[in-house]
Amino acid sequence: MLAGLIMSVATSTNTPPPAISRAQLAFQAECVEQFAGLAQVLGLPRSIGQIYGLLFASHRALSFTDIVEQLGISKGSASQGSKAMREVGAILPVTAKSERREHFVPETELRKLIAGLLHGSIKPHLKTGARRLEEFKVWQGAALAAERDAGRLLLARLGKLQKWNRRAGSVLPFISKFLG
Amino acid sequence: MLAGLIMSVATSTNTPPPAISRAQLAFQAECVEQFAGLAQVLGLPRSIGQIYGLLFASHRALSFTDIVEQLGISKGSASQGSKAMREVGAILPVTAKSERREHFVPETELRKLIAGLLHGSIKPHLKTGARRLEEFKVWQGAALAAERDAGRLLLARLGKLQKWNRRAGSVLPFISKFLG
DNA sequence: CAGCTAGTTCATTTATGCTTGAACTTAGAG
DNA sequence: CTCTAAGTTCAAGCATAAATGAACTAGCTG
Repeated sequence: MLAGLIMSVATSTNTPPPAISRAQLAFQAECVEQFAGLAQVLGLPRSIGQIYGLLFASHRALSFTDIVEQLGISKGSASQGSKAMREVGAILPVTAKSERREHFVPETELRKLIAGLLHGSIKPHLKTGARRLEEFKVWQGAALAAERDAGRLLLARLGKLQKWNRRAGSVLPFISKFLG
Repeated sequence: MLAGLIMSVATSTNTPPPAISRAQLAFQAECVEQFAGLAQVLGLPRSIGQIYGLLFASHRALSFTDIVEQLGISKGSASQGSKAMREVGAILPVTAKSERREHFVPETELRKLIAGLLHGSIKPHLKTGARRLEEFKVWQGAALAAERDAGRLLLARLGKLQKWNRRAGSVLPFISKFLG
């Protein structure tokens, strides 16, 4: 990984060598690795963590090509990874004045990062789940309610599930406020 | 999946047939499926979601054998899945008076569930990350500080990362309070 | 103690989904 | 208009990790 970083500096094509210090390279390597690991813990593609880590440890915005070269990953991974992160607002495109290529900077506000993640992956799942629970309640709710003890308990569980779903929406802004 | 549930009821061995109503079976199937999907979104083994879903949709505590039979999963999956959930407190063993086998009920307090998850998977990662960042700062911090603009920015980023790590600990009880 | 039953461990198989690479699209520059 | 560079899409390969099943351990029961 560190090798990849060093090589890429030497072999970068048309851009002038950015003359990155040893300490900066070390920081990049450290961030790339840590965010890659964190991504895996969260069940996200490792490459997404790498890209975010690289941007996080860079003092300037990086282009698509920079990312591919410095991480040594394929264009495909870089494209789909940066697309996913753009969609949830984890990285931000900045339109450089003189450059024509798009460049990216990381979103470094934690609350926005978390909000984006929840909104992008978990919320959709909860939403379809909530709909199905509602349908179930309509068709089977009466049958459950008619049964003694056992049915009652399960009906309560169903209610709890729906409460969780409802609250999930309100947890998000709440976390935001705390972390802001 | 539903087939599995029905079959298992028919073929269960020594326990008396529990006489579960159609509505209850439907609720089980629904919960098993939804929690399985949720588990996958969260990057957890699907079987863990299934087990939790089954327990969540059952009015009585279930034994290891019940789980294996009703879900139609292997003993291996059931063993490692229930072990993992016991460790983070997502399911609770109850010692039935007359039965000698251990039985399980689901933890249905959302805050405890979330707390357990964070404590079990994310916190350890953050902890080692924090340690490595501290080491990095000791060795390379001065070098970064010596550099103009770029170095300063990166130093600020490192500080931010450490702040995130510190706050991660305090987010947890905060969520707990809100959801409790 | 012998025979069962419950549950665990671990090597192997299987499957999910990430990564790659090539073909394709788009957009400047000459 | 053509040529080149930038970036996207997608099918196929590959790696990781989950599921399986068999061998094993522990603990009751008769």
